Amino acid sequence: MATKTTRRKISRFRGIAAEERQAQRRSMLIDAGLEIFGTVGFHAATVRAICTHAKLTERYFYESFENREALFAAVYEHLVSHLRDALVAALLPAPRDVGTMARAGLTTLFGAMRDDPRYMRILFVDVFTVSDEVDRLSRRATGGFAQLVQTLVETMYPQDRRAGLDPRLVAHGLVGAAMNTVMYWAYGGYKEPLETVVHNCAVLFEALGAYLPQAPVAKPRSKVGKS
Amino acid sequence: MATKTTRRKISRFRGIAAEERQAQRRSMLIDAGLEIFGTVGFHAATVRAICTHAKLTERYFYESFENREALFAAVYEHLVSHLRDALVAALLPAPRDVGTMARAGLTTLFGAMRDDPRYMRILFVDVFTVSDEVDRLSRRATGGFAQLVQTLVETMYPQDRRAGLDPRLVAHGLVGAAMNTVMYWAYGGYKEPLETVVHNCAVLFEALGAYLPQAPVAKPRSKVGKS
DNA sequence: TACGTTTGACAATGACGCATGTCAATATCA
DNA sequence: TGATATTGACATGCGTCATTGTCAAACGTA
Repeated sequence: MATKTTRRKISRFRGIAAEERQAQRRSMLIDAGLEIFGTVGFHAATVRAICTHAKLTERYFYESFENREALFAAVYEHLVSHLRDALVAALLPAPRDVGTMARAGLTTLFGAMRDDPRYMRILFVDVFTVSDEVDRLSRRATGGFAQLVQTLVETMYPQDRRAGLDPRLVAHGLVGAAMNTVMYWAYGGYKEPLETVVHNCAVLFEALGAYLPQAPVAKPRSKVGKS
Repeated sequence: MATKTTRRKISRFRGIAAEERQAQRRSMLIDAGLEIFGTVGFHAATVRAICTHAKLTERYFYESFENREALFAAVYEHLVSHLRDALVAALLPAPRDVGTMARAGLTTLFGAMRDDPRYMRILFVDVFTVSDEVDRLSRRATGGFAQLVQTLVETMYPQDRRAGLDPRLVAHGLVGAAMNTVMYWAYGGYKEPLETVVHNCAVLFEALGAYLPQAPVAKPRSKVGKS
């Protein structure tokens, strides 16, 4: 019946191609997500508030994301890859020394957190409470960072010098130390200078580095009183 | 005009005094809160679900608590004081040695988490996303634990042996290490034996203990080498 | 200029949950 | 035994928000 309209495409709108406009909108939504999620948190963030901040209407939200959770996942991945890049860039040229590398990595991480506190809220707080899906995402991400630490440890201390330790556990412990240190720092309003915070955290890495080679080979379950 | 009824009190109902019945209901709600908050999390927990689990009706919920947030706070405080008691009980009789005390404390903490994983969700995950009010609560609590660690550090390593470290920062780092270690353990399904996890975390304490007395006295940004 | 596309503002729908209210059944006390 | 306190099951009001839909204005193309 109805004359099926030919639906001719418009090549460019305001001088920008369709794909690119869509990509821009998506990007604006991710920025807005960082802002809203990072300040009021995921659970208090409404789609409306995000769209308002992005200067877009709700319709465009659902053009790019299935729902609020999907946007959060995208924001999270965005931050993680950003941090990973910065971290790798800081570690690659560093001398192969525990203390130096620890300081380089921690300076990068802590600096990023201070420069943009919204990161913390998203990376270390809300991510665990969004959904199982996002939770898995975060496990993989922090596991990745722990893997980094673990690799360093394993490289610098070969098997026989590790005193029966499980590198994965130790690495996660160190990552946790960094996370909680920066959270304490943030809560206090970033009073202490960056170098101080880095130093106090790096000491844990250095101490472990100094301790391992000489650690008693006693196993945890030690039945052996190894003197 | 209605004859004002005299509202005589009933001393006991089913053999139990009014106050005690009310206290029991409150206690049942806290138990239910632990269960629901600890499994599905705060934001997915409904008042109805909590009441159903407590075998009480909503009316009694609001008899004991202003709202869901207030119940969460009560549950949180309950867990914290329980943990603190257990921790103190474990540390008091322990020999005054870093490694030994760390192991005693960590064994208590990690054991509690494994025995009741709901603790973790409430203590380390949801608590930061409930409200500013509850957030402050948690800061005080974790600050308390850090204070404990800090006191130990300060006791065992007097001023002149601390290599320009800030005990608060170091303590928070160690607490974070413990937290993330137990979270990694939990996520893996508590595969490793308790002793192994404790050992791998205690090493951080021991390493620091061994490192401090001989640490270079170089300050990070040393302003005053105050001796 | 005329027509279809793209966009922005906003309304409509429906689901959900908190908080309070109603009412009958049961227990206690005079 | 009758009156009132207490309880338990359920209903209601109210607000919020996700998601879809409507419509006119702005824009690009023929």
